[in-house]
Amino acid sequence: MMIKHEKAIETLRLKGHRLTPQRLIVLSIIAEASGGGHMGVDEVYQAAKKAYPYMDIATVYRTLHLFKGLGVVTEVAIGDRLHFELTDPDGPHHHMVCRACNGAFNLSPHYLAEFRDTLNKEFGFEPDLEHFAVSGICAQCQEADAKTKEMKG
Amino acid sequence: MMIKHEKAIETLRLKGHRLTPQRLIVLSIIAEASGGGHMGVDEVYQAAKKAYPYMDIATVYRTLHLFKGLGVVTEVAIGDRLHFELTDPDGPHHHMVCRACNGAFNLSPHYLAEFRDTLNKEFGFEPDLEHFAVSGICAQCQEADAKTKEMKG
DNA sequence: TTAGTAACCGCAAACGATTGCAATAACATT
DNA sequence: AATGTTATTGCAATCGTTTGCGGTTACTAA
Repeated sequence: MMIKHEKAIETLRLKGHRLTPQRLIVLSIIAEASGGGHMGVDEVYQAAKKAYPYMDIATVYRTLHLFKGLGVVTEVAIGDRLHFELTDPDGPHHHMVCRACNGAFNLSPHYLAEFRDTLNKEFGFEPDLEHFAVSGICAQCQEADAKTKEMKG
Repeated sequence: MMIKHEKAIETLRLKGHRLTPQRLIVLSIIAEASGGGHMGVDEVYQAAKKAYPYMDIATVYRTLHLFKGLGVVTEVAIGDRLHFELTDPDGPHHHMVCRACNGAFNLSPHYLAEFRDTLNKEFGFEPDLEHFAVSGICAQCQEADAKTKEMKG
């Protein structure tokens, strides 16, 4: 965690971006939460405000977008809200997000590679699948749902 | 077109929804545009206001969501904007949307079937792929982009 | 045809997210 | 350490979308 954090700061410096307290705070918040998964923007904002009361939500958005552009964090659209996490050094991965329990599961890019290939070959279309969340319903919630229906029926 | 239109009205009636002028107008606008593709919400709103000056954008949104719930129209998220089209009676299809030219291309569900199968078998996860748009860059824009880079280099 | 009921509408406020702008502060240079 | 440059910030306005509310209107039943 600390290590990733340092590396991200290095990336900022190398690309000529300024090391503002706001950026360092947002970064450390995301870093601390990562491993635990994604953080909603407002979660980040609330945490950041505790460390730095003048923090503005616009700054949080701008900072997260900057980090995203640098590859430091990964944006995941969950439902219609944006979530962010430290970019996984083991390479990109996708997410399956359950619309019932809102749980997020990692999905290796391998499962999308074939799909990308097909789109490329058939249509010459290059899809953006880097940071990609598939909405759906997970195994557990399907079971729970089935049980509920049993009771009713 | 006229036929779909009528069928949609029938659906409204059967499910106990009221046939308000606003709904009929929105429906006919979408119906006229369909075949040509999706319509942005504001496009629908502007067209509707011409026919019915009191039309409110909130009503357009509510109407489109109602239609979506009834399966009469299909929602397609293009970039971060919502688009709608009459539901294709030939079954659902997906879209490829070019982030450069904003063009939308239909994509048969066949291309996603395999992906769904894999997610099902490997994770027991049931993805929502009914109305699904893949963002990316189309063949034409890739060419144009390549040409631009040639000039610069 | 009229009256009653609830669905529906227009309006305005609110949501999450983005952007313009003037003030500020991080960094390079001295 | 003091200075100048300009990226970055906080604020407020704005965007697209959703929602609460009181008045209106489509439908039902007499």
